[in-house]
Amino acid sequence: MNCKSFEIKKPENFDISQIFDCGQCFRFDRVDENTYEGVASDRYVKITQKRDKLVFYNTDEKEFQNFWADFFDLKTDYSEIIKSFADDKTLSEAAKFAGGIRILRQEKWEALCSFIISQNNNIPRIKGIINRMSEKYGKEIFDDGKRKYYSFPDAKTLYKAGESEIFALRTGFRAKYIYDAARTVSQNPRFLCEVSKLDTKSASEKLIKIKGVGNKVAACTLLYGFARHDAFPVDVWVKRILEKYYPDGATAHLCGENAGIAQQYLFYYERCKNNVYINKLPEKNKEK
DNA sequence: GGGCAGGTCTAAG
DNA sequence: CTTAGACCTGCC
Repeated sequence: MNCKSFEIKKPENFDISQIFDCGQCFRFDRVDENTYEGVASDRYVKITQKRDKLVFYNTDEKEFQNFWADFFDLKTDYSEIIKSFADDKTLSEAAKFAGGIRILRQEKWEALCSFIISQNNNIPRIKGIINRMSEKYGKEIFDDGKRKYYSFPDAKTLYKAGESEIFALRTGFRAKYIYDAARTVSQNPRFLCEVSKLDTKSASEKLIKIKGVGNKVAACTLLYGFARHDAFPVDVWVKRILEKYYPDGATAHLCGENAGIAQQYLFYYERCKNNVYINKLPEKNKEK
């Protein structure tokens, strides 16, 4: 690999494994304990977290400032947000545990499409589908000598490919949903831009008009694709958390401007307690 | 082998 | 408005 790299002092509230093990992103893989690699937009990066610094490989200062700093949401002060949760005991404890999470600023279309794929599905298969989809319909953007990396395909390409081709990627019953989303977005190139101008509730209602998009997928799309930190995805885990820790109803934080961040803390906290990890190290490291 | 996976649609009360 | 079933597939 070429040796272009850039490093920064490790930001507060930044933990690479929490960021990629909280289920918000399907395009990064763990290559060792503190290193992840993957693709965002049309860029490949590999990141190693050390004790007090972060090293970004295959990028330089200019691209870091113009792209990755924003992708990792480095301009948001998460410690202020965590402080604001102080009056909620469960949430504060979760934040103590998961406070290294940052809400990635992913591409809008990619987030929409990915979370449609995620419904009633498991992480390894979601990643497999997205990989096949990108290899076939995305652009090759990087080759490290071992493997080629592809961008996420745009909506128009998938729409042109057609529903049966989307099904052929082994997307199952989601093929028609992905196709409807691709049709909606490519027939109106301003669709996602229009969504971004609406308040979160109206934006959600607009997204839900797409077949296969319900409350959960819409909220994930808005949280991860539109940086709507007030979007609050409710899945089976969050439902359980709400019943267990908030039997008398959610606190204001879970409806407020940072509800989505609160959700991520609670989600990660509860899943770790139940020993559910997303990005396991490759098998070979254990066997030999 | 069968249950289950960060849901949503559809059909029926 | 609420609630079962069904749904592709392939991991665990």
